[in-house]
Amino acid sequence: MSPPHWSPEARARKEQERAERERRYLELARQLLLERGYLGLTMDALAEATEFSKGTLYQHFGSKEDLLLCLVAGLTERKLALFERAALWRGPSRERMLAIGRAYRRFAQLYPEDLRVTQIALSEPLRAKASPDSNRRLAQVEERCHGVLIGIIRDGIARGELPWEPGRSPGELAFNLWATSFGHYSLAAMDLDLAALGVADPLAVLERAYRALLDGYGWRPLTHECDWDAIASRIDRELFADPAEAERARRT
Amino acid sequence: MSPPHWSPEARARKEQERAERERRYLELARQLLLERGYLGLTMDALAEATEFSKGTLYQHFGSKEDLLLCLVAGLTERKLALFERAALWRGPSRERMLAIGRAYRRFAQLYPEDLRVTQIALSEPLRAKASPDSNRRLAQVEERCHGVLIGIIRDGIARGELPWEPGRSPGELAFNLWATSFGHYSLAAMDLDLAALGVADPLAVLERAYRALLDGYGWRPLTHECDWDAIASRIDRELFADPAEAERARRT
DNA sequence: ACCTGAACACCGTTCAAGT
DNA sequence: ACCTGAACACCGTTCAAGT
Repeated sequence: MSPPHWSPEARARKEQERAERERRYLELARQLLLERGYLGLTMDALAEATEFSKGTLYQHFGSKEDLLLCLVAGLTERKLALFERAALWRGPSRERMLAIGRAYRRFAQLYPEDLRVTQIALSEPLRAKASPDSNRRLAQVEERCHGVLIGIIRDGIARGELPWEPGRSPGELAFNLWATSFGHYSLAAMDLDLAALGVADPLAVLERAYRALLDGYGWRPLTHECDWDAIASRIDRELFADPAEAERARRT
Repeated sequence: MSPPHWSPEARARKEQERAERERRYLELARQLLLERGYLGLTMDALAEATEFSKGTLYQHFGSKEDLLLCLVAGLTERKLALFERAALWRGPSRERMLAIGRAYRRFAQLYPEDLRVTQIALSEPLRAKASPDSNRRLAQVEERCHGVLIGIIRDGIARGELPWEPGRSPGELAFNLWATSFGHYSLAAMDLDLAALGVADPLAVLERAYRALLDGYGWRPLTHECDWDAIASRIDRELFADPAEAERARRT
């Protein structure tokens, strides 16, 4: 806490410095993770990379696990931002859901290695060691992402494009889509010999999983009823053609 | 190595003792894992649980990670055995694939906490620390499981029950089924608030994911064309009604 | 009030000494 | 030849001392 006699300005500046330092820690942690892998990220190395000591690091994050969950929560917020942008897409509900799929793909392109970090951070041993607060914060962001999907599913039901038995929760379809994506990226991250498994292009295979799943739910128009590849390209062009983001993707 | 002047009998006995001890280590490791969680499993605790010292433990497993991968490889072999039994089911190809789904569910019932262990063992940091040999052994068992699915998919294509474009690999559908299962069990294992996500009964939701996915691929008969619940019950009854296994499920 | 880094704790791993 | 357990190494975490 700042001393009570400090001016509001001084306190605000201190607060800003602190926030700035926290951003720096997270940025450096991400770099270390990418460069040296999970085992190469040590609190010593991270402290050394800044000009501050280990003690200071622990004033920001209660533990290494908290740091990681915090990092992932930040990434998930960026994913949420992409989802929310995608949800603005105007068109049939299934097109809107496709836009979410493209947003996820875009996320994977912008932060290729970070999906890996996310898989690690979501693993049980890590979450067990992180504080309840960190867990809750991450869960909340994930829930908001989930909420975006549910909104689109409800839209589909309301428009009569997605047949739905009254008693069922739209959350189940959102969950199925999530599980499908998560499963694919998890398996992809553990470098199995995908070619040996008969999977030449994992992203294309995931795409077909989405389509089959939604077709199976009867979400019109079905795959064979229109040219989804063309629509996907249109979405990519119109929704995510942000030069600033393309630039960032190249930089990192 | 045993001394060269030992009789073959003595050497065989030694070998058997060694194998027995290894089984014991793995069994105890599994128990510790279930009782105390991932963090509660330490090499000290494991050595103490047997009558042997830590040094001896390291003659069996090169590292803690190797031990875990070895444990999971064993579990996966049991899964494979269930898959192979399920693949013997006589009937339309989609029924045979359903039998695999039931086998997986049975696996989850028999070894409820072990799926959790598997998720952990398959995570990247762990595999990175384990030896190439351990990784390869696990990958091979997983590939054989995958192979069982591919066999049934080929059967479906050959019988004309599953429409398939010539150029595509059957592995993609097997992979999609795997990813779906893996994603579901991973998300379920990280105790999110599933109810808040609108998922009351995760197993039922996974079941609908399977059905929608296979319907989407056009695998006949489709969900609405026959009573799959009834067939599932018949499979469970006829294929897995092994009293010995039911007993084991109760014991553990 | 804030920061430092030496010291501590924990746990995976090794290896000289014992039988 | 085999097993032991004290010693080591590494790394996350804390806290008394400095400014």
